[in-house]
Amino acid sequence: MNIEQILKSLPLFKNLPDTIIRNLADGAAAQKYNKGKVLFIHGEAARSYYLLRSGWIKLFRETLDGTQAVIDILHAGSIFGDSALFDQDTYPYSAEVVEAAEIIALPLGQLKQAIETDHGLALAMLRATAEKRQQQDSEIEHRSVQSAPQRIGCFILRLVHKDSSGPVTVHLPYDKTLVAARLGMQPETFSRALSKLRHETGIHVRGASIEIKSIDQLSRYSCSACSSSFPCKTLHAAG
Amino acid sequence: MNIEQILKSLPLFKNLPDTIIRNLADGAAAQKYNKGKVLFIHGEAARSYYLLRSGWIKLFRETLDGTQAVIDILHAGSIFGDSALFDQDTYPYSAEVVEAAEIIALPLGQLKQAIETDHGLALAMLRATAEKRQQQDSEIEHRSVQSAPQRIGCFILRLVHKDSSGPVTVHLPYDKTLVAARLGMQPETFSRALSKLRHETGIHVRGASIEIKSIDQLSRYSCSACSSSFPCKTLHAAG
DNA sequence: CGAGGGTTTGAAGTGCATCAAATAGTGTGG
DNA sequence: CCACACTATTTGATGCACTTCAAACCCTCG
Repeated sequence: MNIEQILKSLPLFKNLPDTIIRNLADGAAAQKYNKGKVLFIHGEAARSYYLLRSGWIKLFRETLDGTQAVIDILHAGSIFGDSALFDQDTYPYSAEVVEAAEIIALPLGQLKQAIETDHGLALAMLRATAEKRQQQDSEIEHRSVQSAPQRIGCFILRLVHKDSSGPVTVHLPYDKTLVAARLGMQPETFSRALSKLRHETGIHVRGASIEIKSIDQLSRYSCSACSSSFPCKTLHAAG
Repeated sequence: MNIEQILKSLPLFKNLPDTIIRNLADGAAAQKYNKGKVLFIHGEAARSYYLLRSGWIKLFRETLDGTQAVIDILHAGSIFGDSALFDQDTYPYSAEVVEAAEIIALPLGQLKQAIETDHGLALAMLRATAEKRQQQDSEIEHRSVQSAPQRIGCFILRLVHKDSSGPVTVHLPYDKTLVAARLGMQPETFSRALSKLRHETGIHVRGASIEIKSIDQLSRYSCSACSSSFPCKTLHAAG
C-alpha cells in the first residue's frame, strides 16, 4: 500500500480530493524505529507530523528535574505531532518509541495548507480536535476523582469491546510499568492497586492477560467515582 | 451595544461576514443570573451555547456520589457550551453561576451551520479548540507533577501581567474555596498550602490580595516541577 | 545457566483528605 | 452603629493513599 492509499484510509483524510491527498503525501517518508528512539522533544521546532502504522509511541512532557508526565500512549492509526500547527510550530510534547514502530513522517506545511484550502478537511480536523478535548476532560476528571485501583479498572474496561457482556479476556497492550505511567502512578502502586482490584472485582490476572468474569461488577467498582458510566468514551488517541 | 456588535468584537467571530453574524445573533437572548443558577447539566440535550459578559461561571462534572471535578472557571468574554456541537448535542459538563453573571444564550444550530458554511470560521474554531487542548495538556501535567503549594503559585503567576517583573500585587478573582476547587484541592489544603507558599517565596497575603516581592523567586519555586517555564500559557478559558 | 529488565513485596515517609472546631468576615435587621 | 446569623477561612488532630527506597522474585533471552 502506498502512502496516498494509506492516507486515504484514515478517517481524518477520508473523502479528500485526490489532488490534496497527493499533495499531503508529497515528501512523506516511512521509517522503522526501535524502542527508545525519541522522535522529537517538547519545544523543538516542528517540520513534520507523524502517522503511526504499528508499534507504540509515548507522548510526554518532562520537567527540569527529569520527572515525566505521560500525556498519552498511541497505537497504530494514530496521528501525532500535528498539534504543533497551533503552537507556533513547536511540538507541545515529546514523543518516544516504546515498542518498535513503523512511522510515516509527513510535512506539516502541506497539512497546514490543505486545511486552509479544503473546508471539509478543516471540519474533520475540528471534529477530531474537539473529540480529543473531551477525552482530555475525562482524563482530568479520572485523575482527580478516581483511586488507583479504579483508574486501572477503567483502563481495563476500555480494552474490552463495547458490546461484550459475558466473561472476557483482555491483554494489556504494553508493559505494566508503562500502563502505570499512562495512568499517572508508580509501578509499585500499579502492582498493589491491581491486586486490590482483583480482590474487589473478582478479575483474574495472569501476566499481561486479564480475565474478567463480570464486566458489570468491574464497571460498578471502577466507574462509581466517575461522571460517565460504563461505556466510557475516553480512549487512547492524540495528535 | 447590540448582540451583533458584541459578537463581532469576539476574536472567534472577528472578520466574519455581516450576514453570518446576523444569522448567529438571530434568536440570541441576554439575561442576568444570580449565584447558584445552574445553566445546564452534563448530558443534557444542548440547544444553546453561551457567551459570558460579566461574572463567573464554573464548569464541572459530578459523580454519582456528588463529588465534583471542576473543569474550569470562566470569566467575561468566554464562550462555553459550544463543545456540545461535537458530542451528539449534549453538554459534556455542567455549568453553574458562581458570581452574578450576564450571559447571552445563542442557538447552537446556527453556529453549526455557520461553521459548515464559512471556512474562516471553521479555521478560527479549530485554532481556538487546539489552543484549549494544549491548555488541557498543561492542566494534566500540572495536576500530576505539581504539589499543592506549587499549583497555587502557578495560579497566582498566571494572574500577573506578562511583562511585569518588579513587585506586584494581584487579587484572587474569586473565593479561595473556589480557587481550591479550580486547582483540585480541598479548602483546608489550599489554606495550608498558601501559607507554606508564603514562607517559601516571601509573598504577602492579605485577604484576596497578594503582594509578590519577587516574581522570579515565586516562579522558581512554582515552575520547577513543570515542563514549561514562567510565562506559562495555561489560562482560564473553555468552550 | 546466568544477566538484566520487568514485577512484586516490605517498610517507612509524605502529602493531601477528612473530621472537628475555632476564628475572621460579611451582610442583615434592629 | 451594634448584635446576630451565616459563610469563608484557618487551625488542629488523625487517617489513608500513594510514593520512595530497598530488596526479592520472576521471566526471558542470549
